[in-house]
Amino acid sequence: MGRKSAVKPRKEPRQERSRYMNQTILEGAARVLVREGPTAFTTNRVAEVAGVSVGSLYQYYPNKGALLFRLHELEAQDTWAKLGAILSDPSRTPRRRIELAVRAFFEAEAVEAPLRTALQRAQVYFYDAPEYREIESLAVAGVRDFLREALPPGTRDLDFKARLVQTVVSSAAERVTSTEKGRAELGKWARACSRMICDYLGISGKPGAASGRPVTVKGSEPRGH
Amino acid sequence: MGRKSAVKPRKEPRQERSRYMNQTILEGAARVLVREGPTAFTTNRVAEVAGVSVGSLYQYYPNKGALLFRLHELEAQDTWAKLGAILSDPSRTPRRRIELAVRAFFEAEAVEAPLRTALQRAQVYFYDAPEYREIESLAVAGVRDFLREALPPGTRDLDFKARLVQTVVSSAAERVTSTEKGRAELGKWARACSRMICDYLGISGKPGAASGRPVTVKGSEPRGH
Amino acid sequence: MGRKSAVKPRKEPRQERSRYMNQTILEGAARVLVREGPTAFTTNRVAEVAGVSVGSLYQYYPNKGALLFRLHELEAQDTWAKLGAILSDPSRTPRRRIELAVRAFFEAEAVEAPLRTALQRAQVYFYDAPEYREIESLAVAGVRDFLREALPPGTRDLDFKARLVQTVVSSAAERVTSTEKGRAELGKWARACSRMICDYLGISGKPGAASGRPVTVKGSEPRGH
Amino acid sequence: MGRKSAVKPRKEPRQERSRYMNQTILEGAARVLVREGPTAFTTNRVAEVAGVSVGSLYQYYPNKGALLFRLHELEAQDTWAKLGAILSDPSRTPRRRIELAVRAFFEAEAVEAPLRTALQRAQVYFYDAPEYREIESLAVAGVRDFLREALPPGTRDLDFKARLVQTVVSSAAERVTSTEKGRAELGKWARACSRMICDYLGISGKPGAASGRPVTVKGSEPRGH
DNA sequence: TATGAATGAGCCTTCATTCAT
DNA sequence: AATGAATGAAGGCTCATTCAT
Repeated sequence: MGRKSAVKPRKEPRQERSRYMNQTILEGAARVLVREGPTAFTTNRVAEVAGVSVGSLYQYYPNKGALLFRLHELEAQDTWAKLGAILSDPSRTPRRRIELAVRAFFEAEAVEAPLRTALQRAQVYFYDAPEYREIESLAVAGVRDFLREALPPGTRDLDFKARLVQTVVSSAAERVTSTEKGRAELGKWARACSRMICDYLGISGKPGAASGRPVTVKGSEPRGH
Repeated sequence: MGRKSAVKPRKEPRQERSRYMNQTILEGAARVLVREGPTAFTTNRVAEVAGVSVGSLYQYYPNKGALLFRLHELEAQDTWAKLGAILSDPSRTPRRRIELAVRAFFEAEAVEAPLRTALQRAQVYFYDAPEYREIESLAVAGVRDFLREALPPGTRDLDFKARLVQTVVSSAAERVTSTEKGRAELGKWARACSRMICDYLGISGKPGAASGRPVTVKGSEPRGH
Repeated sequence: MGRKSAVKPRKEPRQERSRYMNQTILEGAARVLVREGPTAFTTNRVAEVAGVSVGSLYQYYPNKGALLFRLHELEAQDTWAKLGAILSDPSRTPRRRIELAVRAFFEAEAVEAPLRTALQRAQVYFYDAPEYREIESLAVAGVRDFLREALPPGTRDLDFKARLVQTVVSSAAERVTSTEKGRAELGKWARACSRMICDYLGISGKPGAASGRPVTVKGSEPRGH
Repeated sequence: MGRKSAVKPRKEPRQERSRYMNQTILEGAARVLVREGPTAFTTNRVAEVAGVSVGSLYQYYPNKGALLFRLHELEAQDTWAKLGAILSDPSRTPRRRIELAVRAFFEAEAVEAPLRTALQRAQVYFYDAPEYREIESLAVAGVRDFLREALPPGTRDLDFKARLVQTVVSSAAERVTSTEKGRAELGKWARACSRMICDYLGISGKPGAASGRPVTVKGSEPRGH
């Protein structure tokens, strides 16, 4: 790979036809990746499965990595959009929001598990694109926004905590879904994770602990950092 | 990928010369992987850097994937050996052991961060070898043994908990080290993680909580699973 | 060898450009085989001599063996087409037809002797493809059709005889042409062979001896040789 | 192959140990060739199967081709020795001798069919060694000696006839045994061949036709050549 | 714009042969 | 003489990418 590969799509597909073609390619790509694995993921094969010519594929993506990255990006965006909505929903207690968000995350991962797993294995092709890191940043930012609201004002290390949470949840989910299958098992993991996180953040589940101003149990507040 | 690639080394290096050659190859491999990245990791390049002929490389490893896997295996074994020692050291409180172990894990990862990261990206070549999963199992088993001793007898879901802990620590460490550099930062992560885990497991840090028979604070026992 | 090598061409060259490219490759292949021998017959060399890229070669033939086999197939088809025409020509006496056919066979072999010989030596690459045997079967079938007509109705063992004749002629021709050069010498062999075969089959040259009841034009009867 | 490969064994094994080692290698070679095919026939593999080191193999044979050739040579010598004995046995009628010899030839081929076939396919490695042709010459010489005795004195073209006979029988046998399996089938081929040859040579089967001075039926003497 | 044939650098792997022990 | 680890040239084949149509 190296530095040569810009990972950005070549054209923002605005035209009707373009959008359709782009969609077709993406679907072919996902199909190949999931059904035939990362090693079968060749641009020629993708084009073939998508029913499109290789040339067209290269009209939309400058290289193999860009296509792979786009797949990854879509997955991530999809997931974090859902989480963002949950996390910023003022009608629920922060703890509840975390529970739901974590659960949603695990489920999102699970639903697309094969694609995610394959994508993960195919990292080599887009890992060092700067855009790759960007996505994670956005996710962390979302979590931080939530924490700012959910934790007592003046809480230290918001940034660090956000990163920790994001890391723990996403990496755990990633690993679990690539192994476990059972729906029940998944719930178990989600519950354990959210409890772990809430405990760590000192976000209690007490009913009275209204959103926005959560009451933290005395002494349970993270001393750490 | 497919089934063709047996990942087992070709000769168990017992003879003096063999051991040496094997070592040389491994070092060359690590050097290439770290310095030139996964895409430059070709068997010919490895041989060249190791100062050995490709033929020799293939005398020791049946294919590229096997070599990569061996690198991974060594890293893992190394790490889990250290952890095992720490976790089963009866002279310390369980909580302390966890703190030390997590810390050690993060440091082990950090020390070899470039290698680990590169190895992670090169997964494609050995991900579906059965041996790959085996390593993780051993790690989980180690944690379980520890938990059996550290948690009150009769604790439920030992297995699940072991897996959770192993997953959280290793995946977090993996991610962090591939990003952060600072030693201080690392400590912060390690501390946060071990606290999270101890809280989750209900392993208090109270002085009176003697090793072997840890006293769990009433009510702090995990309700979840 | 093993089972991995399908020997079938990859694309039936129907398009104009395709036909041309295919032709080019075949010519390059024949040239290399004849001029540089079986051991120099590498796909890269063939491509180079053909003035084409290796990639293109593999677009038309799935592997080296397939290319070699195609060369063999073309030779065989060519030869047996000629023989078929001769053998089924009702305007001649069966004996005459045999004489002509055998002669034609020897000549066909001789004309392409270097290619045939080289091809024979390169057998390893396609010997166990089922298609290889098929060709021979077709040849035998042709001979059998002829015998059915030429021999008295009810003759036993038509099949066996056909095979014997096919074997004797083709293997003799194969051997001789890889050794002898002289045109005269060749005629001698052809004549001896056809006499041998006719005697064996009991196909006399006498006008009246109408097996099959072919009417031979007076004076056209082969006296000897 | 090319010119570099002398095909002669390196040492005439006179010493006791040498003979044994040589034998071992040869057996290993034959075993590999038959059981694993020409493509698995590598010097390393042969040595391994023979339970000998590659180095030793190269002590006895200068290269792979030489080993293969030796295998071929032994087969040929074995066969022609038998045939020589039969053909020069004065106690039988020439015709009978031919019948027996042809039969013996087919059987010799059949017994070792897998080896012969494999050897044939592995021709590439020794085909252009001058020694290869020599063997055939000896065989032809044997036949010629027989014909000199069996045919009326002064018969023309003894040489040509000998070559024809040798070619027809050996190439037919070669082909047949690589296809047919049945013992009965074999006899059929042998009989057909010997009849064909005797007819061609004008060697009748009449009892009175004593060995040494066989009486050929008038007019049956080959006119052609 | 779409197509897909053509390209060719380069990768993995093999295997005949050598040579230090 | 025997050994077998080491060698490295070379081969088959793939696949990302281009470009003429």
